[in-house]
Amino acid sequence: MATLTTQQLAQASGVHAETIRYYERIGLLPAPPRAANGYRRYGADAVTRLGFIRRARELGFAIEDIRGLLDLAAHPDAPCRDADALVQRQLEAVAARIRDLQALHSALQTLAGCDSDAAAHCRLLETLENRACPQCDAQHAATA
Amino acid sequence: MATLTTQQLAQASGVHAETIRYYERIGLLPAPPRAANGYRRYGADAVTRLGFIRRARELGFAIEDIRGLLDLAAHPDAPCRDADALVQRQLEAVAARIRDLQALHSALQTLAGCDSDAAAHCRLLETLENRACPQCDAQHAATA
DNA sequence: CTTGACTCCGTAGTGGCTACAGGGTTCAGC
DNA sequence: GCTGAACCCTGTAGCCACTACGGAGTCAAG
Repeated sequence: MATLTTQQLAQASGVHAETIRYYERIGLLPAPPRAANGYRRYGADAVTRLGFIRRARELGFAIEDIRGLLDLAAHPDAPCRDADALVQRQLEAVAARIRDLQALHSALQTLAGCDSDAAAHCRLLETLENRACPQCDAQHAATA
Repeated sequence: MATLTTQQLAQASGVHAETIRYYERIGLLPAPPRAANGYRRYGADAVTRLGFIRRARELGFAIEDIRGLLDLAAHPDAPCRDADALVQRQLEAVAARIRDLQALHSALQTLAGCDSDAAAHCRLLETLENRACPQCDAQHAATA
């Protein structure tokens, strides 16, 4: 039967070889048997499991969450309530992060496009220094 | 003249005391004079500088960026081109992050609200296992 | 005199990798 | 048989921006 080296598994799964070893170290991927020379020899199940992990990471799940999901996936008869709860929590976390970043984006937009000659009248620096500067505001309004 | 302890500076600036010591260690905040007992004694300028740093962090700027911004703020006659370039880069980075998260959010939404009795028919696990499962899809469509 | 809240310093931990350093193995070509 | 490239191994340190801890000194109130 065909076995894969770490590098081949990396190519087949889309996960870097060093990351594969890292996953083994933290117990996310079981240690495979070794060849006589000490090289790891992976079977097809490793490709499957690593693909699972990669997709879960792409969905933003934490390593610890993924441990739970792998457990769940190993018990096809268990209710998927836990998995769904994880999805809900993840959705809420992502939504919150998006809201934060959108607020950040608006704040940055009010500071962008400043081409003042002097840093003293720069909108960004005004803001960071918490300065009220009517002269600067007027100038910005005029040039806008 | 009034001086502040680390804790008092923390309260005045909204930055944790341990973070203040961290900023001193990495050279972002200058080391203040010490009292006879070895305690740090901050003046009002530290409140200003730390406020600047805090606001810049809230805008998502990296520590290294903030070093540059502090330099810039110390030279009021320098053109603010560099600051504006930093804002533009930051805006683009935030926008990209938002786009990524929105894609993630959509992906998660198609997986949410699964209340299957068996993990084998859970939409999340199907996706993670990269399984095509017409039976599951039909069931989900029917219960949706 | 004790209690509890502060201060100090240095180090280690967080998450999820990534990048070495310093060695061994394999294989193709000469 | 030799060389060199490309792989493999282990273990450790680095990334970011903190945060938490251990162990010790200091200080004001009761």
